[in-house]
Amino acid sequence: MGRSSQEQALQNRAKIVEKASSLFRKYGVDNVSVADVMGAVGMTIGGFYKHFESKDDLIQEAFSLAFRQASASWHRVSQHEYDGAAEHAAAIVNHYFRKKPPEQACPMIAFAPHVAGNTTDGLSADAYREGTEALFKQFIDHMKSHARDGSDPAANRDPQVLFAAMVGARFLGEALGGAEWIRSVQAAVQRRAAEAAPSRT
Amino acid sequence: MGRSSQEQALQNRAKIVEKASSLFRKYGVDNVSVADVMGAVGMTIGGFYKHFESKDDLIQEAFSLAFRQASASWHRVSQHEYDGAAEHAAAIVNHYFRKKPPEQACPMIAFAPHVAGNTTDGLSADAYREGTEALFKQFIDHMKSHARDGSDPAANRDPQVLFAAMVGARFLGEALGGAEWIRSVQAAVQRRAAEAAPSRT
DNA sequence: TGTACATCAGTGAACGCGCGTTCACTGATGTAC
DNA sequence: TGTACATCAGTGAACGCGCGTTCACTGATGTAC
Repeated sequence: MGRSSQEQALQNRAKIVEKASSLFRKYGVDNVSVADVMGAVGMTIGGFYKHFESKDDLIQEAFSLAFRQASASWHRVSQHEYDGAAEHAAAIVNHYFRKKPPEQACPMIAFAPHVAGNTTDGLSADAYREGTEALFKQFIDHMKSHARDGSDPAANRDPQVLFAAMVGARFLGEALGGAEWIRSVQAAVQRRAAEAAPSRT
Repeated sequence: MGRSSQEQALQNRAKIVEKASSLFRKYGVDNVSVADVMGAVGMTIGGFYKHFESKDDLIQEAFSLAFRQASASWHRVSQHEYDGAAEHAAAIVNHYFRKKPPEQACPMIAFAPHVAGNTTDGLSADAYREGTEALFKQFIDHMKSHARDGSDPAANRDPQVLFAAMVGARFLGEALGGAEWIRSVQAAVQRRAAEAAPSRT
């Protein structure tokens, strides 16, 4: 097999990023080699460096894609009509806790090990920080937009705590691999979300 | 240098576990090699396997030590007299968020990457799960013991949410390396803790 | 439109490096007499 | 208590492996005429 067409090459490049994003979310960035990714798209190792400068370059693009997908997924949930911030919060949290295939694991959690500690880990760390902040802002903004009473302090502080609790409960769930006590914690977070900003009747 | 005395050997073994525990918390388990640990205690690689069967064996002991230290640290905070569960919760959360040297990083967060995904990762994964559950139970028990009204549902559910939020906020803090928005989230969790179980007057 | 040539996407072996682990060796420690 | 010997904690080089990256090569694609 010789050279591919420019169009084919671009498609291959996109496939590499997509597969990398899935595999990174499923197994963790540091447990997936460049050869793994290339093998998964049916190519060999050598061609990789025709598309990317380094593994970190690929990681950066894979992060961006994963965060965009997660954001779109949250956005889809928020599209529905909700009766106040609490109902909306419950929907988001339920969606966040719903059992999903490992390729769709939360990027905030799945990619954290790769960037933790390294303040200057290159482009991929930036992509992580941007993506995480974007998801946070999206969560808060949607929550405020569904609030009934803008002056209610609960609408400003509770969502932040809820966000932290949501991520923390899922983070521990991943690490513990289905211990029953953490399921009970997640259930508590879900119930709390449903009461987060009680509607003023 | 030839053989060490039995007593000296036991001390060396303990030093290896202590150094490993510190280094693992500071840099992450997978970023610290056996040679790193041995070098840090002033020994060479070969002697390691006179004390441990494998790196995972060392990891298991290092985990146990770290969780015991964290538990003792929490216990020390809980020793004081508090006026109700809320004051006590605030003290714990404040202590948990206080800036500490990286060798004292939260083991629940620092060791998670090593066990995430691997359901059967050997002894170290068990040590992680046991340690994490122990810290959780300690948190909940201390919280309940300081509650004024045992029938208050907030004393049963809120601590679980608070625990998740506390861990989640710190987890994101580590990964983001001091982004200002996550500081604001942590502050929100601290304020929430101070109101967690309002005393019935 | 057809032809000759340069380009470059993809191949697969190889390199260099760090890691966990093994091994023959050393010599002070522990023990049997 | 003193001596001869076995034990074994610690040494440091070496092994095997997987990784990220490099490289000479291939042959279809793109381009100049």
